[in-house]
Amino acid sequence: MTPPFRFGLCCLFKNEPITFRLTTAEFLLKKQPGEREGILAALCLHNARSLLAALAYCRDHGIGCFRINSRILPLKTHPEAGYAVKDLPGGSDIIDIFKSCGAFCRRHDLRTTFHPDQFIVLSSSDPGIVQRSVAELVYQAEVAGWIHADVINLHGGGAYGDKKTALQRLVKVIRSLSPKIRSRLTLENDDRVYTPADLLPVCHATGVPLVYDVHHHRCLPDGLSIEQATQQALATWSREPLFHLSSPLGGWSSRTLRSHDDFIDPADIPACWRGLRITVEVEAKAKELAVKKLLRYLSA
DNA sequence: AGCGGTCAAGTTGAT
DNA sequence: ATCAACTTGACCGCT
Repeated sequence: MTPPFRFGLCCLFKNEPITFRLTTAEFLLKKQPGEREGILAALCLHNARSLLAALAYCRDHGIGCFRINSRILPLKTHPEAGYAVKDLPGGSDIIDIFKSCGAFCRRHDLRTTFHPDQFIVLSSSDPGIVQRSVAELVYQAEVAGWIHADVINLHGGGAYGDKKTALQRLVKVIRSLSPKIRSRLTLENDDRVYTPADLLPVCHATGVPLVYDVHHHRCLPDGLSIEQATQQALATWSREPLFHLSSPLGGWSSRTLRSHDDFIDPADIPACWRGLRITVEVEAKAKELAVKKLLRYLSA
């Protein structure tokens, strides 16, 4: 019997009453400045407690990894509404809860990751976009430090009609990042611009590992087989490798290949992954139900 | 209480 | 030209 993968649950729960709260900049900025901090503190406190609950759920259900929503600290880097957690009322208590999340992960061998969203683009030729992206990475790396998350996973960003030049800019920006960010940074192949073959040279030039998303690779192939991409991705990791898995909504004959289904079709697990000691983040809309179903399937 | 329009940010490709 | 999709629905304001 092969040990199961460490599966990762992404950001949210389908049925479990564990929620992460947000607000909108429009709403917050309509409030008096003195009132905003209280609103933000309540949201951050709620989210810190929810993270601890999410980690406890993962431990209790054999889920070894949890991906953290980029908006765990809502509007953290917003140009007008942004803030430092320590300046919020009860801010040090909020930070303490995040640190207890980190201790909980150490104690129970849980892994946490971040996946900054689509606005974070390090390959842009617009310095403002890169600067705002780095500011977001600074924020996520701060939380990652509290909770001992070892991954901040990014896509390559835009191509702007010239992948080679865009990737040169990407390498340059990665080399300029602080160790706190760069030591956690990973790159993931996407399903419309950058393939594993595009990103592997960047990984080799910067020491940043490749998060191999086999679904994206199937949507946007590059001449590498799944076996080759798997092997070359594995070789970029000096800690436990992280891969992504999902199934297309309506199956591989559907027209919406890029959309994710509620569950994972076990046939979509590459045969060459069997027996690997890896983390597999499960990108499926049924969230914890999908991970539990996979665990049941693989242990049967 | 329920529901619909909206939400900070970038880029691509379908329509 | 507009707009959905992307790692993810949840919030807010109205009835």
